[in-house]
Amino acid sequence: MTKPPSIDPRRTLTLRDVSEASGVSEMTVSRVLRNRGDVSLATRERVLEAARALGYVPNKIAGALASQRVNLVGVIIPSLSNMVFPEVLTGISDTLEDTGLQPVVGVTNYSPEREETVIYEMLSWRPSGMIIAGLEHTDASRAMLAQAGIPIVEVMDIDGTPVDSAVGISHRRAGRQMGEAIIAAGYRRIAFCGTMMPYDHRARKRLEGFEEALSKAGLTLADREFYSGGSALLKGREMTEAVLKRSPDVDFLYYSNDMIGAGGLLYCLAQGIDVPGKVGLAGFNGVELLDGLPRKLATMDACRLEIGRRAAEIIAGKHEGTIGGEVIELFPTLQPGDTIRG
Amino acid sequence: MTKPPSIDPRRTLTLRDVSEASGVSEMTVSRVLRNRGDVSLATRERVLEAARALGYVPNKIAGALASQRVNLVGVIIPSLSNMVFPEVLTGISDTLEDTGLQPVVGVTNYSPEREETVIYEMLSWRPSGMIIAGLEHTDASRAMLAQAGIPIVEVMDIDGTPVDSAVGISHRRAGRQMGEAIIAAGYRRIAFCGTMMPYDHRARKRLEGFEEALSKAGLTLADREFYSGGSALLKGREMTEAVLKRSPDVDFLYYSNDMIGAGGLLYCLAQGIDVPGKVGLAGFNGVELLDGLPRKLATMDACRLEIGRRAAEIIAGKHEGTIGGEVIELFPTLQPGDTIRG
DNA sequence: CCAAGATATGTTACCGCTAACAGCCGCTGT
DNA sequence: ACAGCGGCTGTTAGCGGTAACATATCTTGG
Repeated sequence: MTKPPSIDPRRTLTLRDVSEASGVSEMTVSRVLRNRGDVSLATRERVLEAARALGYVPNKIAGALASQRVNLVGVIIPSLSNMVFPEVLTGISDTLEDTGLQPVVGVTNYSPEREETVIYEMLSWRPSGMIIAGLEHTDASRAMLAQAGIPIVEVMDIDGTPVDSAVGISHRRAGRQMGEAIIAAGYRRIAFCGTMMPYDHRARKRLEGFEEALSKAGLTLADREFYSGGSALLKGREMTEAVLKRSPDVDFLYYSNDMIGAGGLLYCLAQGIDVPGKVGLAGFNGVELLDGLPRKLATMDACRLEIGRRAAEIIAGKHEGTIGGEVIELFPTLQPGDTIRG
Repeated sequence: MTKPPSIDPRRTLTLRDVSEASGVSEMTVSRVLRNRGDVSLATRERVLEAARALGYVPNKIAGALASQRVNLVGVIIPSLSNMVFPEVLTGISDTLEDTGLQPVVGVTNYSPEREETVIYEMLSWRPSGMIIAGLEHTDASRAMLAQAGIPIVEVMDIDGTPVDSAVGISHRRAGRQMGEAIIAAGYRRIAFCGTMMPYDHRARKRLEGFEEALSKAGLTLADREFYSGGSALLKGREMTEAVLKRSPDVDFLYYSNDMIGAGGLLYCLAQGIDVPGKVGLAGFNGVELLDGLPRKLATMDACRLEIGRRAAEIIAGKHEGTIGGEVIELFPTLQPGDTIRG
């Protein structure tokens, strides 16, 4: 690794190299490359030409340090395999596209400790803002976020107290609404199936709201089944089978998400169970996948794209009027599909 | 923005603040925080205490610039909604976990121009390495990667010439193998369904290999159907319906991925078509989703996790012996499932 | 024709941290 | 007693850019 800096042809290039190659100062090169300040057309072209010829790639590390500006937005989500989060990400990317800001993703695997680490790592890059899923974090996490001095947007959920801003839906209300719709449709022996329940706070809140609705109608959950890990579709099948075997009189299954709901639906169809006549089904999220199923599962759209967009707008400062600390509630719509009897 | 640096309580903290709070030099604080060099236990504790009390978060921008070391690995993939890529990512993250390296993801949406931009942006952060899906890039992209002076690993595919290293499978061979298996099973009127075909080079290569196998057996594709966008499951249904209506004598459908294959399978089952008796089906990837389907779709595992792992190992320098430029070929296994007649 | 502004470029001083080296202390062996 | 060494801490000089200001050079109007 002995490299005499003036000879090594593979040394990484700096502004100085471009500056020498084009016969202007480093500052002028910097200006050209950032389109900032006045530079004559002739110079600009000469510099660009030199930069291209050399294959110069600016060093953002140095640039960020000098300018005290980092065009990154940290985005922290629990998982990439849930479909839901990539969609929020899409909303974020789309909106950030024309702001010069770039999202950087961190994944926590639903672990609060892991989340704490990821937040710390992200903050150490001094991003311009942070978007983070959920309202539940360790005290240390909340403290770090609060101290960071940048806009923080907690997304997906608004049932709780955000550190700064929040964009999402009320999952408790969503659960309640679904519960009410199911009861109104005449179902009475209602069961719940969920995955990741200990850590998926939003699924937990939906269940809470759901049970509220039941209890207001004088009902309680007829059965429940939880599981974590594995293929969601398969788990949905298995949980459904388990519940229906154990409690044959169950007439409705509410799932914590569409994927396991789809598994349940496929199971019921394969068993020749009358859906929604004998058993009704509902999931949550409104994932695209459902469009391809033989029958449309009842679900509620979680406004994922919109959540991503709004969050990104807050970070990008498109709400200049406000001081921060705003809470934007979105309202999901119930899509009855073909699995709740009309 | 007039901030007298010594008064503003919300100014972001620096090493100096911790240094003053603990009564040692900045250098010593730096050493403590990085666990580098000898520091007495007493000092270490005092510093850590001060850092924690203040809520100090190191500035990696400055650290990276000073040390000329960036613990980031750029990972560039076409899409997050394909399932396949998140899994590669998982393999990468798992392996990188204990190396102090951190993956940073960029998404290209299958656009070569977008890819070029993403590569440029990533390189400007001077990462320690890059992992990038596919072997097909613009000339400018290849040049940038080659010049970067860091390990580059192109993943998923090995049918082509990598810039540096590559880890993947031969999609051409995979397609050929599947074709041979299908012919061996006695199918003769074989059709192909694909999405994203213009830009998914790997799907294209599989089709090429597939057609090779057919032509070696004196056959040609009986029909083909392409589509982009929308719900893959639904598209699978629709394409299958289109093909079977247009070419009722088709006895096998080869799909460019499992998701549309699953859609096709659900369609056939719903139509009461005898699978695999009248029509055989096969997809590609071996996605977890398939486990939950009523019947197991024939597929080939694309070794995604393993690809991620191996790529990360190369970047992490676990193959110290080599000079770089290694090509690791993995071999997918054909999983006949229940949709090819035995 | 010259002051005053506009335009184009250069100079200086950092940004917050770390590599490299320098210093200091106390202990060891002889 | 003292050279020699290892453990611990401090000092200095950047890393590669950019903000802010300084310095030409060119216009332009009165």
